[in-house]
Amino acid sequence: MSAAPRARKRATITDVAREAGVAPSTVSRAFTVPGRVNAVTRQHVLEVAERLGYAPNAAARALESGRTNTLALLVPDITNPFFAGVIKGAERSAAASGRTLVLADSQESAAGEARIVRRLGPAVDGFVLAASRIPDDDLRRIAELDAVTLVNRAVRGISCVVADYEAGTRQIVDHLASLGHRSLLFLGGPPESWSGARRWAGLRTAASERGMQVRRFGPYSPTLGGGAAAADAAVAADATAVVCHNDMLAIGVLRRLGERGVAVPGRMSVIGFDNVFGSELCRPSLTTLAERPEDAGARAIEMLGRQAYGGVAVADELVLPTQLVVRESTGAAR
Amino acid sequence: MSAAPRARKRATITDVAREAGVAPSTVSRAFTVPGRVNAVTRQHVLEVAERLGYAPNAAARALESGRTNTLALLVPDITNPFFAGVIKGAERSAAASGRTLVLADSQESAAGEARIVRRLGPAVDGFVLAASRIPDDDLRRIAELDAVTLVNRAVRGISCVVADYEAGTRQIVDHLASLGHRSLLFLGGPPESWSGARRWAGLRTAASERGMQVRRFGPYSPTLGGGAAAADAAVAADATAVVCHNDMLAIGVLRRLGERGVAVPGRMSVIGFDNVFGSELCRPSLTTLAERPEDAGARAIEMLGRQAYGGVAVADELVLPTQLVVRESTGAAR
DNA sequence: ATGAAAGCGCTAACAG
DNA sequence: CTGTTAGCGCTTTCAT
Repeated sequence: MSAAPRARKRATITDVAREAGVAPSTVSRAFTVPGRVNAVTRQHVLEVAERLGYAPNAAARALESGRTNTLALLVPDITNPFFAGVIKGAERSAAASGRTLVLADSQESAAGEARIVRRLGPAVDGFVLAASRIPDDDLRRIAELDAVTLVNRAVRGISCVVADYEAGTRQIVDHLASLGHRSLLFLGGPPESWSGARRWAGLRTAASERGMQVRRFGPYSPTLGGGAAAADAAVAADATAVVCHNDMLAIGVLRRLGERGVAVPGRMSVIGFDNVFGSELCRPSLTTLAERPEDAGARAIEMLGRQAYGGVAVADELVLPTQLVVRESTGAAR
Repeated sequence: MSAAPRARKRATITDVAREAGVAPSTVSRAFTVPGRVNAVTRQHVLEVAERLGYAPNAAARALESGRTNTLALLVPDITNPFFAGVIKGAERSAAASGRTLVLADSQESAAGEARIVRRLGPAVDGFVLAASRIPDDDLRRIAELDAVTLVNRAVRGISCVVADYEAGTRQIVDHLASLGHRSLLFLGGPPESWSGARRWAGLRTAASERGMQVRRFGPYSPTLGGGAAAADAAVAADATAVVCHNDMLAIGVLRRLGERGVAVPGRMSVIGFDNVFGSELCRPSLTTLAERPEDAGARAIEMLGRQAYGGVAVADELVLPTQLVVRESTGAAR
């Protein structure tokens, strides 16, 4: 019936010290600098600590050192399987180095993202910002105060992990060209999306090198639901090959095309980006440019850790290879 | 060229106080108990704080109050789309109440889970344990020290959010019976899985009520990869209807069956649990029992918050409805 | 309404 | 090798 159900008091370093008959600092050292304490004493301290169920209080440690041993990961949308992969990689990497990972969803909003960064700033040692929507200048300001690593976004002076869209889009264009396509239509996603811009830029360049026509429609919502409008527009434009901003949109397009009786790839070829779970499940299965979300997440955390803990100040850029996965949704031009 | 790239020093409450010409305690009050400080003073303090980019240091606050305003979510596997939904719901709910969410992946290991709980204990105000693998007794011990809410696991004395497997499995059995099936084969997942046990128990009960035969094979890995062995066993047993531990396994089964030329649902009907993204994409699309992962995550965080902050000590159990989604993978018995 | 001072748990000098 | 002391940023009595 107690009105204050707060957890039972946890054992502190002082409790352990008293119980073990040593000074608190000795307990502290037993945990953090084993070399500077008598082996026997240390053993005894550890046993007492174990018996009392002692675990160091991270907040207190953080207050002293200014380090929380915690890293934050911000994604625009947790639901998107691509970011789920990034999260997994980041979590694994953080856990491997004994760091805690805080996760936040900015809900595709630059303002929300900035708010979260501000709020979490003092509580974490750095941020991995995936597909950040924050403008370049604001990002630089943030990077002055906190360690930051970007994923699929590049800003001069800030570390980042990006997919090799240049090579990837070239692969896409080559693939379509080899199938006899003379033009392609890009169905774009959110205008603020850096990766969307890179994808489009890459396609333009590669296409122009091959004398292929390109057009761009959109923006469409990068979700299953966005596919209907995109597909209708593509049909109206009589496109023979469409490249979609991402797989979710592409799968939505495929679905709409199916409903409308448009043969894929017979009448129209469809390509996506991301190779999410589901792209190999849909019918026809989707040709797509695979990235490495887990790698990206893991490497970003590593780079961030080096910045936050390792004393390395250089802003390096890591380019991750992409891979074209050809499935059923692409075929010879009509 | 500096070897210590540590972030620029952040403004503290003392900085704000000095700059605003008031005492630190006044600044503190301006933020936490607005009523007890002069409106003009408060306004001034807030302006100065804003100008200095001040944000309260969560660690310091936590040290004083014993509360970190942080909640932890543990899942067995981030990659599983079901848990991705739980994560999303939890994140949204935590953010809505101004709480920080820490995410950890226990990698399907009870020991790993326990280790994480121990490590994070002092740093968070409570745990949401999704599909926990930790034994009942250990769970109770943890719940004595920390606020805990379980998802898809029930232990007397601990709050939980569970799916209504009793009704759900009855729906499954009714559906199969209405199609003329006289028996069903359950392809089981991990033996430690509580939800797996509930699913199997529900199927048994419902089937016996309807005079339907049930068998159980397994355990199989609850992943796409686990599907091959499971499918082969089902074929060898000449089953007419199989119910799989979850959708990932079911989709794997579907794929294997497709490779082996076994008609679905002509020769064999297949049912899954979870209704993950992908279950409507595969061919044939999958009949499955839908849960509400996002709801579960969100409600679990709410219940946990009530425990950790609200002074409510009762261990309540929330049962979330399930819904049978009938698609192409089930049909009349041969 | 506001200031001064103590203390949360821990680590890091500094002594001894 | 180990104990003592101070202080991290903040909240919270207790005065004023």
